[in-house]
Amino acid sequence: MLNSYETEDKVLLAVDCIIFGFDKEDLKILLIKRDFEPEKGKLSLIGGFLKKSENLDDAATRILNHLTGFQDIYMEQLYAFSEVDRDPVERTISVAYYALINVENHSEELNQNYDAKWFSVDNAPKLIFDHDRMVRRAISRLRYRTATKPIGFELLPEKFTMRQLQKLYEAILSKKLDKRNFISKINSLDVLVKLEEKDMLSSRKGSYLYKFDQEKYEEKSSQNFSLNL
Amino acid sequence: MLNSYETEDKVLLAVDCIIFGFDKEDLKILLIKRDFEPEKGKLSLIGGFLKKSENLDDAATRILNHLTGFQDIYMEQLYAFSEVDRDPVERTISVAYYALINVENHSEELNQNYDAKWFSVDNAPKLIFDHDRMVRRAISRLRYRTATKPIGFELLPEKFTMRQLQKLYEAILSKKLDKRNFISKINSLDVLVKLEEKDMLSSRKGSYLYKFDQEKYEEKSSQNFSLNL
DNA sequence: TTAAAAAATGTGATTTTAACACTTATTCAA
DNA sequence: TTGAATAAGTGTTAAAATCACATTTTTTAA
Repeated sequence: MLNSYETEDKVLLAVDCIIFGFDKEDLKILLIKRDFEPEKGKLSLIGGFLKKSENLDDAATRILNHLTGFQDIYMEQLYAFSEVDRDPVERTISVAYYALINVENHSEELNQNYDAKWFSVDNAPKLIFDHDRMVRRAISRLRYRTATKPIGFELLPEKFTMRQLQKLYEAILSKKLDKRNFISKINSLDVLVKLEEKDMLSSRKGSYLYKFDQEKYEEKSSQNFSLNL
Repeated sequence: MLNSYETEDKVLLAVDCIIFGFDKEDLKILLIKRDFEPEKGKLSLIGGFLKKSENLDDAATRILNHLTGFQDIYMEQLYAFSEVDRDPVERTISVAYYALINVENHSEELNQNYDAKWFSVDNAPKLIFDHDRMVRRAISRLRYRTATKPIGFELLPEKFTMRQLQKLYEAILSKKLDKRNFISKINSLDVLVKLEEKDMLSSRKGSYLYKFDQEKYEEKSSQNFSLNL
């Protein structure tokens, strides 16, 4: 180990955010059209640079808020991407974060100064630099997370139907799930509250709305439960 | 997003390595006595700084090799630690890596220029900075890895007994496992080859040695299997 | 009134997991 | 040479979890 810090290289540290949303049908990511060179006009994750006065979590929160207006968002550090030539302008290491938000609650507050749009994960366009790799890794982490945390809480509106929850999990896992088995597995987690209220939009019969029980959710969440769908 | 790189802060990017070893009984980590200020004389992970000309994986490999002499080692990026005051000297972000090596094969080649010693994970001493957090996170990742990759390959000598493999998993997971159930679960993975040869050191009767089948190991490894012990 | 659409609901077969104890092979010592 | 000691090796069974699967219900719009 070298014992002098002075002689060491310093680098730019970027933070890029994979922002997942769910619109009752598809899993989406929020992308912006890059408005400066290089790769101006191409699509990219939202990102920014770490300041000396903040840690990475704070930087990710700040960047997300600045470009979208979103606040109080679930974020998790994903991975540090560091290929030497990943950014053609300057040696930059990027620490990727992913965020989970619910599209409906946040679509009005989306900061229109930046040309951000939702894209379906399944047919997302090509992104700049190594951002595609970041997205792929984020999806894979998100799949893993479904088994350890009640992710739906972050991606769904406050009240939702069982079918919506199931569609969310199907979108994340890219596979069809059995309705009855899904319901019983979810119920066995014991984090949902069934409401009296029905959602009449989806069918003639209407379907019961559910919400997460905050307290139970947090309890389960900290215990790192295991959910196999 | 700002469109000029020049005005952004640059930082030192450290790489710290949690080096796991297994000596047939305990899970260990390799620590060094830090030979410069601050915290001189205290124990720390081995570490170094990223150079502009290399990516993080390469830096981790270089640092591991430089301080220990080890080569061809399994390493995996863990997490970026970035608290503003984590290093009192200079704003430094550290990307932690963990490595798996087998103590026997590598104990002679251990570079004696650096005062590196093995410590049992269970009663490890207090480390400098946030290195304890790093170790805790590494253990947790390692536990998760046992369910997705045949980790033993990296930590055990070429030939080993079933009991040694079981002890390794017990050490990683911090729990006793049932002998018979363990064997049948491991066998169902179909990555081991039973040899004619016996290890006569551990008992009067002697126990059969096994080795990993490299080809099957790699096949399984890429498929991300699931092993519940 | 009835046709249509999605919601709600339970069971049984199969697979996986978990708990459990005795016999075998060998060496060392009496 | 005999037997005491040591760890290795080996199957079964009960319980739990998982998976596959089809019919009835409720409502509205035609």
